[in-house]
Amino acid sequence: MPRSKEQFEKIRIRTRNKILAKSLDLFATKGYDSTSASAIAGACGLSKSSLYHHFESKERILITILENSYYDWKEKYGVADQFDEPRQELKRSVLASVQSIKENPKFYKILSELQEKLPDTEEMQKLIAKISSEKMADYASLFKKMGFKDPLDEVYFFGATLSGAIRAYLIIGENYPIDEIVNRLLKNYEIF
Amino acid sequence: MPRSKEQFEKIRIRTRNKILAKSLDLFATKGYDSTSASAIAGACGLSKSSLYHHFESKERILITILENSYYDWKEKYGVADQFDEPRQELKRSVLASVQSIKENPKFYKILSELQEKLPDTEEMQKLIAKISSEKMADYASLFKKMGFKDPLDEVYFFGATLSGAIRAYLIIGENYPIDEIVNRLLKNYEIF
Amino acid sequence: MPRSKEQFEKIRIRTRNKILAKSLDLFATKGYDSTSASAIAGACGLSKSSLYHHFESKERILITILENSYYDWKEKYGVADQFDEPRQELKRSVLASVQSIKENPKFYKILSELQEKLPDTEEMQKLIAKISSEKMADYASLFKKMGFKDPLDEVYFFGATLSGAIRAYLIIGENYPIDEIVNRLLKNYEIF
Amino acid sequence: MPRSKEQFEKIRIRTRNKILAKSLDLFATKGYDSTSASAIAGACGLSKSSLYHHFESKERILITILENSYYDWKEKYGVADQFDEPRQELKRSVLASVQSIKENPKFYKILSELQEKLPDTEEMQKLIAKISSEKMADYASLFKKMGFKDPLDEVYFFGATLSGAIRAYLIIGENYPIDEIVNRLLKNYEIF
DNA sequence: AATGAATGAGAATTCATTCAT
DNA sequence: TATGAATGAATTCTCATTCAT
Repeated sequence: MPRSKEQFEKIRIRTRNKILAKSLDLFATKGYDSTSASAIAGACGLSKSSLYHHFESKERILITILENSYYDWKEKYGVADQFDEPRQELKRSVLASVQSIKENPKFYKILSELQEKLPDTEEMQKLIAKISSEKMADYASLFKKMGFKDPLDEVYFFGATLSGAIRAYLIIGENYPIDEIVNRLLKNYEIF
Repeated sequence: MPRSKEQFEKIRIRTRNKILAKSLDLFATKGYDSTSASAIAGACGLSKSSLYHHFESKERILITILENSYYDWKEKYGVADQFDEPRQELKRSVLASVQSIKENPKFYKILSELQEKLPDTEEMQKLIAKISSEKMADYASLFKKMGFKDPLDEVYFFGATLSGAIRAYLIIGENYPIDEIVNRLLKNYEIF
Repeated sequence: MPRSKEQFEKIRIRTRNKILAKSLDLFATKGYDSTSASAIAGACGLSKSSLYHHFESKERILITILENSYYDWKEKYGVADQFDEPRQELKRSVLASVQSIKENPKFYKILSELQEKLPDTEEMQKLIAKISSEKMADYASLFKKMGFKDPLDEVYFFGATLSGAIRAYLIIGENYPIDEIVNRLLKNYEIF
Repeated sequence: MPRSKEQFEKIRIRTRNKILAKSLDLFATKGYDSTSASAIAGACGLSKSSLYHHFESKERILITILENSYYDWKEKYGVADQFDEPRQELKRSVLASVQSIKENPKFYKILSELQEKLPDTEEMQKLIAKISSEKMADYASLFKKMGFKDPLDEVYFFGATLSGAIRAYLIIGENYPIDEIVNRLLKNYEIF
């Protein structure tokens, strides 16, 4: 145990983060399946074997990205446990989601890709399902508090527009008027 | 046997169609990238080299599928050149789209996959862009005829909901209440 | 279907046989685990991918070698179903075994290696067990016919000497006096 | 703390012994080639680099195991320099060998594996040859003293049975009646 | 029209080992 | 003494594709 235990930790974390960041880039751009371990290593200036020194598998890199991003998101933008007015909380949560997507579109691109293909492992399947469903459940509880008789129906409609807008934004980019669309959606619920 | 030429042609077309059909299945289920030429050949009861006898590349199979499906769809369900009432034409076109998706979800799954990743070749890129944008242009002209000042804005909103619902249907399947959502969307435009 | 169906078959068989022969050499010399698919391909003047065109896996090559050799051996040297005198049949079978080992020591080297390590797959396990046990059962039935009260005990003793001699021959080679040892072993049972 | 030097030495030796013991286990169970340096380090609760701190290579670990076990064996069970009666000494030595195998089958499994494949280095080759031949020479001198005209022939026959029985014991395990076979072998030389 | 043979490039991953601290 | 970081070379095997017949 040399003096540099902390130094090691620093190096390790820096390399790990680099791998995660470059993988995020590559996965978002070329897709997870089409990104090779070689490409990730190359982008990080590492050898393939060094990559495997930090992550046991390509899938583990992906899972780590998903988990990190998910927990980040939840902490920053998730539906609060306590809130005064469901309409205002819905607004806050939706705007926060949009904000999150603008800040981290790559994560959502990856998520989008994964939702469409059948996952390689059960662990992935569960993780995707968890991330995908949680938001819907949150929205459903808000619509219930807003007094809708069929909150789930409402979530379906609301969710269709929201997710359609998000997907378009992810594909088209900055030129897509996501803010206007979201505002108009909220206006339909008399949220201004 | 002077008619053997025609028979050859028949066989040729039959084989081609088999390849296209099986590829559609496989691309939709496992994704384009994850479907190997071997798998397609196997599914068709052909050798790999026979496959390449009919199509110069895997990508050419994909492009053919996209083009065929697109022209089929346009013929059957596209916005008509001549119509009486834009509201009724919008309804007809939207319901036709939904119908088309229900009839051929595989094609839309593939399209969805392709929209999200950057295409391998320019030809693919253009084709995807064309298919993706054309419908929007059709809808825009309808909204214009319906008297909207900003028909493009309207298309964005309308399109967000519609495409969000379609995507959910493609992922979730029969249990997703796509008809209800579409009806509600039309109702918002006073289309019943 | 060109004229050359038979030619194809010829080429195919020749290549397969080359692969099997070279693999036999390499497995016997360096051991199965330590022989790489690359090495086999190289020895055959083939690319790695061509190797996999002929055999689905390295293990399949091994299994094919074992099965071929085993059936060859059984046909040529196995204990006959019909025989006059068990002592003479024992002699015939043992000398045939020795002959077989002299003719095909490589196969026995591989078998020897495999008997000592835990097999990778169940298929291998069963195959090894089958080849290993069959001869012992044959000998047991002969000793029974020779009037031994405890034929299995006799097989154990007889088999220890025989297999010890065989193993020494496989390791040491031509200089090992296997014939003398086998003759002496038979003499102990009054077989001349 | 002037005695820390000795303590270091103690730790060093303890770690070395742990490495040797765990390696013995792994080599015997999975084979030398199939045991990775990683696996050894893991089994010892050490890092891979610590492993290489104690042994310059995987092969050095193997060689050390072989040498240690060999010298242990020789000291405890080898043919004595001085003895009264060759028959009794043969009996003592053989029974001791069997005892040794029962006590340390792992070492003999490794030895058996190594005898069958061509060694990676000359050092290994010589070591294996030495261990393998020395016992034979010892037995030869005993048979000579017992008055056999061709003691080497006798060793060949005697050795075939003994080594055949040992190998069967190593493969089959406790259920193999090695004691009975050895007793019967000795009885053939009128040793009771 | 059809196909078996063949391949170079590349996939994910593991290996034994070195080095700086 | 111990170890985390790093790596080049190797592993088995798959890929899309070409070619001769």
